[in-house]
Amino acid sequence: MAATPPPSPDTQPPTAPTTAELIERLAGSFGLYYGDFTLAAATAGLTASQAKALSVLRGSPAPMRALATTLACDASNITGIVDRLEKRELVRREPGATDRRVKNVVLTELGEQTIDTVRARMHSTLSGLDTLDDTERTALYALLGRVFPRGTDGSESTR
Amino acid sequence: MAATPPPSPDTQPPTAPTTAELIERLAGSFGLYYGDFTLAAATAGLTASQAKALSVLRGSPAPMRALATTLACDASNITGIVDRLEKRELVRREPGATDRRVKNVVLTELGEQTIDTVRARMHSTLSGLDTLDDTERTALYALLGRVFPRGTDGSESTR
DNA sequence: TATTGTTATACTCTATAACTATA
DNA sequence: TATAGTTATAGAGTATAACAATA
Repeated sequence: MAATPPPSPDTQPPTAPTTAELIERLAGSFGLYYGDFTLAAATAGLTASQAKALSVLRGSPAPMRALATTLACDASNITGIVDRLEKRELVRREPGATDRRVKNVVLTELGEQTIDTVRARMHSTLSGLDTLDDTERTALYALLGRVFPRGTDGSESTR
Repeated sequence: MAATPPPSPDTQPPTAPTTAELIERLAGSFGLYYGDFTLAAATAGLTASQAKALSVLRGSPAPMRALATTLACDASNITGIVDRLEKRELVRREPGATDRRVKNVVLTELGEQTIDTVRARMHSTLSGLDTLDDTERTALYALLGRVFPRGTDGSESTR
């Protein structure tokens, strides 16, 4: 596909899109993003959930509980997800410093390399972002913030 | 484009966001969207996949095969998904007109009502969209088209 | 031969409930 | 009592492989 000459092969309404049209486009975009992410993860032998977990941990280690909150799933699921990641040496369970009930999940070297690979692939897949100028970047960033006025980083997404 | 006073509680970089920051925001937004959609579907007693299938069929009936392509999953999965929807009277399997191997999946009245309920809920959840003016709507629509220059409606997203 | 839909199988994700060991 | 993590369980999604009916 070309860089992005004829701007877009998209169905661009002659007038401003309606809310319904915007929702449809959001749904389509999200479907594509999810497919891209799933594929990028699969390339590294990971499921989407596993890649998401590693991505969260890339920021900093976290207790099982916090991981469940961030991933917006029940705590019981984390056990299995971390089990599988640990079996592959991508993460380690470390004892909590003060509270002995807590187990901190930490990325291993391999885990860091692996998630970085996934991110790199996403970066190249979303190459369209590199064609945006500063004004467009700022606009997209702000508009998404308007439409999803929550953590955006996933923090409060847990519902 | 300062049409965005300080209403947003967002972390807005003083300069244009980098590609990495944009990807992070996209990931966060998509996570929120997915959570919203899953919740909206659950309210109607549906899983996200089931709701997505109904949403596709809301446009028009489709053969099992086409449904698999649109939902970007293996054909064998559709059997189970449609089985469960059919058991709840949300869809019907109708024999293909010409090719007797084909089975067209059609929404029932109840199926239409159900998916419309989910859509209505999404519409109210994404109320932020209603606060966008025409310029912003057009910009968001076009920018997403730039970043996800494919079907956007899911058509080519498959694979 | 190729395609449509199905079945069988296996794995992962998901939530619920009950359990343990801490606090 | 309350919390962190685990286990057991069940349902759903997913892919692979093999199959019957049809093209």
